[in-house]
Amino acid sequence: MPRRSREDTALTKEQIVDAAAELVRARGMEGVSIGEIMSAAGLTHGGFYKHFASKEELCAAAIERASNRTASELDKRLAKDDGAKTRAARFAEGYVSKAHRANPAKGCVVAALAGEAARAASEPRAAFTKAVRALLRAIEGDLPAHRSKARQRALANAATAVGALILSRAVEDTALSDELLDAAREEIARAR
Amino acid sequence: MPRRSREDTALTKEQIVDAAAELVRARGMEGVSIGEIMSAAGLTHGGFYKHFASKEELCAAAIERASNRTASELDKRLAKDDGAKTRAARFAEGYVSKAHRANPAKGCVVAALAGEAARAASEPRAAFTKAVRALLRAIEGDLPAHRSKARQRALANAATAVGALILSRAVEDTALSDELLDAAREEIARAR
DNA sequence: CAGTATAGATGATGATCATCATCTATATCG
DNA sequence: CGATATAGATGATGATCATCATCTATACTG
Repeated sequence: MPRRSREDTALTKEQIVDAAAELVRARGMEGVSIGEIMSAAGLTHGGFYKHFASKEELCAAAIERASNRTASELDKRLAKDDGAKTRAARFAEGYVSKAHRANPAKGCVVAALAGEAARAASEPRAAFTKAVRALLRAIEGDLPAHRSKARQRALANAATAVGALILSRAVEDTALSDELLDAAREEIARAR
Repeated sequence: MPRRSREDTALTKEQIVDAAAELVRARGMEGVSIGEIMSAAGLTHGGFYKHFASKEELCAAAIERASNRTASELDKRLAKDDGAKTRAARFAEGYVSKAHRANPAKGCVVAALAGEAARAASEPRAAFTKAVRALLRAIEGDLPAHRSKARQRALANAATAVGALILSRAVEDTALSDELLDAAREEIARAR
């Protein structure tokens, strides 16, 4: 069935990016094939290059999409200040959690792709870098001045949260995995 | 040149594991081929299965080797207490550093493979888990009781250090990368 | 020393992929 | 409405790999 309408074409592209955003988080950029992504979007592999110039371009788009989703969810959740806890503590509660650990496909791209990003092509790497900046912004709320105390906290908290989540997923022992999550969550909550 | 002596055979196997330990940290388990590893060890691909049953088995051995190397280096460096700084602060100084960031091939396997380990086969995953335990032991010195305050600190510090190192390698902006390292290093040093 | 087992070389094999070439039915344009 | 451009399907193509099969020269074994 060839030749979709203009808006259908745009919609198709969105679906490809959405499928990629999930699959890439779940299994890594190198771990998914274009064929799988196209299948997940309900298409065959053939039309791929009508939408993207390369796999890297798709990966970059997928990272950006995932980052935007996570950022807006975080903003929404962290906006309502319940007074008792710091913003960082509220962040950690959701981010450094068993639910997040169990669901990389819908979770933070930064945690999902941090390992691969270092060796990735320029396009996805640039998208990843933007995603890190977005995560920092979400953690600290309004962007604090470079080198400020608040920025340092945001940076350290990001490292702790991302590190704990990645390790908790990697380790094949649930008790240790839980310990990592708990220790990191408390560490972030305790921070001044 | 076939049939080496018994000890030459053992030596060859060591060399394969050494080559793998470096290449796997530099480019990931999926990122290196058996052919490349064998070449790096000065051999051709053919003899591989005379030494290992599968690529996963080699990867597990490589992770164990890398972990042992790092653990003994850390133990040596952290043994000499200079009084002024905490053990954690001394750990962070070496681990959360530009030098470590620049040299994954000779650095900590846990940071190098954390992303991939979550999706890895059972053998390398088990080896990775042991490597995490070894890192925790190196950070805290003598293994603190489960759930103790000291253990929580070791866990949180490990997450912060590993997270910062991974992110600093992934990000394509040197200033941000440096900031991450600095903030994490100071955070660990400051901890009580 | 003769016979046998084997480390490592060369060279398949079969998968999996990213990317490209073609084809075709339908939107869009004139 | 007729002509044309194009989204998406099917089906190469050429790489890269992990793993296996074979061969051979040499270390062990007796």
